[in-house]
Amino acid sequence: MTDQYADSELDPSRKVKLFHHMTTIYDIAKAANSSTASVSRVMNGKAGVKPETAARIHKAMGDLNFQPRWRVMEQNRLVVLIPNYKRALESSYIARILSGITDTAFKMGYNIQLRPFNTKNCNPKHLRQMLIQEAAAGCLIISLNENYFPSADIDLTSLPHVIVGHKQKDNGINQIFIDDFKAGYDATKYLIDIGHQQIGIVSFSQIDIGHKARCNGFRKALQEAKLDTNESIELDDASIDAGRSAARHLFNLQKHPTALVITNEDLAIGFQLEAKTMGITVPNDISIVTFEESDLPSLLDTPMTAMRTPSYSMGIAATRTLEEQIENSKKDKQAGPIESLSESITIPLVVRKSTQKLKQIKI
Amino acid sequence: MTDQYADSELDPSRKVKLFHHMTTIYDIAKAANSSTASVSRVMNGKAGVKPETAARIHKAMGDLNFQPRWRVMEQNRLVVLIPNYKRALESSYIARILSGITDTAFKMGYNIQLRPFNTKNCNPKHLRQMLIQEAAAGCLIISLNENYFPSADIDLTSLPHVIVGHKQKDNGINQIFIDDFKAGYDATKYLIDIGHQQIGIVSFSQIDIGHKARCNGFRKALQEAKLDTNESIELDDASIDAGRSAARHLFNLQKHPTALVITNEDLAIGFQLEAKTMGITVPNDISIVTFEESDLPSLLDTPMTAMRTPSYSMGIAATRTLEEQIENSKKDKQAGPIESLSESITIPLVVRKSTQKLKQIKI
DNA sequence: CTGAAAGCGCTTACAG
DNA sequence: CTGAAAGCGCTTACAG
Repeated sequence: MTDQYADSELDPSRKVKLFHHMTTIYDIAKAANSSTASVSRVMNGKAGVKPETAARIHKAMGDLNFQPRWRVMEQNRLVVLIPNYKRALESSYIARILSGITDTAFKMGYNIQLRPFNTKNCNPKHLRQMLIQEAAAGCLIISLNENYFPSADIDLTSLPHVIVGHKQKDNGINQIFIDDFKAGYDATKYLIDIGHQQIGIVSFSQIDIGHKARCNGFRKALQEAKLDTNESIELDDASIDAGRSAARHLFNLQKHPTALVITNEDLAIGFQLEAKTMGITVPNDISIVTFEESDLPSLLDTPMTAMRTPSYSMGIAATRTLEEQIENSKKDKQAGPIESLSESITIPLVVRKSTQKLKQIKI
Repeated sequence: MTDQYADSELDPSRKVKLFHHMTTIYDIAKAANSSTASVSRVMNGKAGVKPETAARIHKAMGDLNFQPRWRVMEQNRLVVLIPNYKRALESSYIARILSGITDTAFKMGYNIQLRPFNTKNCNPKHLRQMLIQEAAAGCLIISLNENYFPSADIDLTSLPHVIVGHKQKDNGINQIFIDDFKAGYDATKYLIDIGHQQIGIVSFSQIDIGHKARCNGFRKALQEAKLDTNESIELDDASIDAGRSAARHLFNLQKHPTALVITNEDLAIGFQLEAKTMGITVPNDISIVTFEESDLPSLLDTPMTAMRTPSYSMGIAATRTLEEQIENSKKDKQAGPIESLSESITIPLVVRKSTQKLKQIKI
């Protein structure tokens, strides 16, 4: 830098030029013995340039390390905000939603721009700025819990967006989310319907991935059936290992419930694996219902009964909804206030081998 | 459109204006009672605009549906080319590589741009055009087989790029890939070392994900030990269901090998599950070694012995290598020819419960 | 298919 | 913190 300034003292008029100089289409045109018009056409992949000319231009671009300073935006991007933790894309929940999003977006001609999600940026101002900076037509947010938009008076209706996954408060937000309360309720109701009366729950202490709402559904179902929670284990971790420790804890008690709701698949997998190691037979000794996002629960030695999240379809639905918003905002630029969309998804129960009717009926 | 033209007939001078008119920063400045300079500052998130002014500008942007026609590029993107098939991102192989890429790229301050991979675009000209169009500093290509760059005289050295996954021919390409031949060899060598002499293979008829190279490694190991392939099953599909059908086929034969190499995890999972259903005990009746990309093989009832692909680390390594290339190309713009990098990865064997020493020793 | 030249929308150095 | 104005690099209508 110092050198450049020193040089430029010799020729003050070149000061700015020297300091700022980077390759422009003018340089390319010169090097390729062509014009800026043709370089521009090649840059943008437009037809009507002789192959030889295009080749010379491409060569010059490579030789001079050309990168344009700006270009006309095409708005062919959708930004997807990814939960900001390590190895996030390996979670089946996120991978499947994202898979639904990319498959649909690619088919529609959009590209996908991934960005880490940042709680601080969850307001209309920052989101709009991000869309502008990324030249994006809209954004999709994969949510893990209900706290993505903490402010009560948020209103995103003027920005094309869809939040997909778990529910946010209903304040001017477009979202497609799992009805976790109902899922918890349905899972529990099923156990009650097949005769269980001593039902416990294994859950996670954090609000993420609907654990809390699932627990509330669980309690509601027991209440309606006038039953008490038999055993409730709450863990600080929602991993396979945590599930194993829950099993050790439960089966070292004097008595244990005849059925269990486990609020996510990793906990359930760990629990069932460890139960087996301890000589407990599922479903003979205990029935288990869980919530699943991958194929794993169905491939265990005892395939598990589970509430199944349709993550891939949710990704597709979210992308289609976003596309509608984008098209609408193109049509009537001065349209009146748009109603925000809030679509709740009821997820199905898949009955497999980890549950069975209660055998001992008291007379 | 017709209406606009009709209107414009009244005032020919406005023809172009009317047809092309979209909101510009000039309109925003007017609506927000400010100047284009301030609008530009707000757009780019620069400091030095009074909050109230910025708020007026943001409001105007929302009201007028503003999107800039272009902006100064920041080259803060990396393009990742994703294999172009449905639900690609759900495959553990791709998800984990991508997870390594995004975690590393985000940490470095890059964003990730996803694009479907297209065989036709696999030449320096199209790749360069794509980098320009996406305002990207470089690209990462997740490869499934060796045929991504069919042309023999390709030379990508002037473009920052890394191909990660399975090997391409070595012609001016930077790549990080699994040594599938050695992996097949090592898996087989292990079975031989623990006493097996009747060893079969279950594989896939396509070239993808290293099946062919793994088979070649398998044959080489048998050859060296002067053994013949006991049974070889080649399937047209590499799914869990195909694995199940392979098991039905094998165990309906009069005799079956004492050990088996299965060239991917889905085939192996299906095979082992079906074997169990048929009353075959692994590893007592047959030992199985497979190749794994997810946690699934380790969570089965009989956890499987497998060659483990370090996909996440490969994603990290590829991103770091790409970043080095980008930094180098920034430093010396007219540097001489760069040597292409070709890094082969030897993957480890994880011994679990699906293999055991051969019991019956012939005297 | 090409290039000279006008024009576009955005950025920025500068003065206040 | 602001705006008038010059300037930037790219695009495009037009003529050939």
